[in-house]
Amino acid sequence: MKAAPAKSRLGSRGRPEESRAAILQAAIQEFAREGVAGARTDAIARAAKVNKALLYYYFKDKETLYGAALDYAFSQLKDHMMQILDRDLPPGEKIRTYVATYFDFLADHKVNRDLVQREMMRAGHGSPHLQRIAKNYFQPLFLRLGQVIRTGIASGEFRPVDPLHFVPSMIALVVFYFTSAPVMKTVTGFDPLSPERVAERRAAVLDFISAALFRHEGERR
Amino acid sequence: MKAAPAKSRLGSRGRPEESRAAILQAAIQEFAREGVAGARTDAIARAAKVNKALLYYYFKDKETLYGAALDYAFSQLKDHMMQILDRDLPPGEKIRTYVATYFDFLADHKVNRDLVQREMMRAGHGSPHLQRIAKNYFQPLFLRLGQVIRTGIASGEFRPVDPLHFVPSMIALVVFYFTSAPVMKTVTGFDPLSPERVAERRAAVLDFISAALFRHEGERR
DNA sequence: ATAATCTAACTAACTGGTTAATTAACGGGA
DNA sequence: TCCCGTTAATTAACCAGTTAGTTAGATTAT
Repeated sequence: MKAAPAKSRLGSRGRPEESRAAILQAAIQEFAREGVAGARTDAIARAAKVNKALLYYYFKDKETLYGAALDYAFSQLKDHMMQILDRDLPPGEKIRTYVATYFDFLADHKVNRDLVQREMMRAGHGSPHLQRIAKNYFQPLFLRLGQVIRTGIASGEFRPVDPLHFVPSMIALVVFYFTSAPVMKTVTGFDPLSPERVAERRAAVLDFISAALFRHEGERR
Repeated sequence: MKAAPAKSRLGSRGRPEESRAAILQAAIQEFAREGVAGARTDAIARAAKVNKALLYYYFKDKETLYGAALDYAFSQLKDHMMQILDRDLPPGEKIRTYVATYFDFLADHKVNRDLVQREMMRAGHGSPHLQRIAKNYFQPLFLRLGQVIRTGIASGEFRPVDPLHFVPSMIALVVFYFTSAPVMKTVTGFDPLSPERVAERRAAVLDFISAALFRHEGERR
């Protein structure tokens, strides 16, 4: 039995949705590994098992294809994290769960984190996707996180930190470990990405953030 | 009066040391801005006001020139930070001074931080410079920082953190703010790199790290 | 037939790297 | 002091390979 043609209303050889998806996935891999400048359209076509001209049939040019790859990666991340923010949890638990979930997501999605990291660097030198990415994906998460923190401060659970700095700090602690893993491997000799080390790091990050966020006994309010 | 030929023992047109240095500086800028793959040797030559062939006279190829740029940037950073570690200060003060100095260095050296950040990303996909960079620049700093933290823990000044995770966490907090600045600018509307915001961040980082590092009253030892 | 999907082959521009020649300072011999 | 060979420093012009993007047509379900 062959795959049902679904409702693809078209008349031609292959399955167009599949071709498009294959190109997009191949592009994500290539862009994550090589960066925009280093990525080769031929390599993407080969990986997608498709003629190179088909990239330009579905996507205007390399930059547009890169933009589509970014949208895929960022929306995947945003959807995943929004789920946590929508839960009904007290501020402290919500922040801890958010951080833990974010950490696990990055640990499991190397390609995604590489792509995001690369785009962050490119943003500094005028990426044409910065505006869209920031507004559609980062801002919603950022605003929600800020609210959670303010609530926690108001209730006295948190120290009076500035969300504008605390949120990037949380993200920094989670993200940077993976970014620096190759260097750390050479420096320390251990593999920072082994399951044991990752679990260790997860705990360390949660400890670090908790120590900096929660109010301690005897501290002035 | 023309510039003294110094002791340049050579017989030719220009000043060779100057040409080499101009190439290296131009290369640093270009590599920081565009990455290795995106950097153009023609652009480097133009910026250095030198014929492109001269790049290959002084440096074997693009990759070697990139390696020289890395060595320049990393050793500058290392020398700067080692000064702090060599000071005679109690652990708590030393860590705070280290973080503050590191922060100020990155704030003042955009090119340096871009280059370092880019190489960290590349390290994950087999940079031929990773070994040298890690051993020569990161490892010495990392080991020294670890010692300081262990001393602080032993004296009871610090919480019993794991230096293997605490050091990367400190670095993360300092570095990530600059990496994420362009995105944050779009998200928040403010310019995170304005002097006021940078000063604010500096304080927030020190607060965050202090809260996570120092022992609090009534905490179990 | 028609229109959507797909491809082989091509091109124009670019890119890292090379070559052969040119220039200028130095040292030494007459 | 003047001439000249040597050698380091520098460049104009070039080349071969690569790259993003195009074109003209083929294939096939409806």
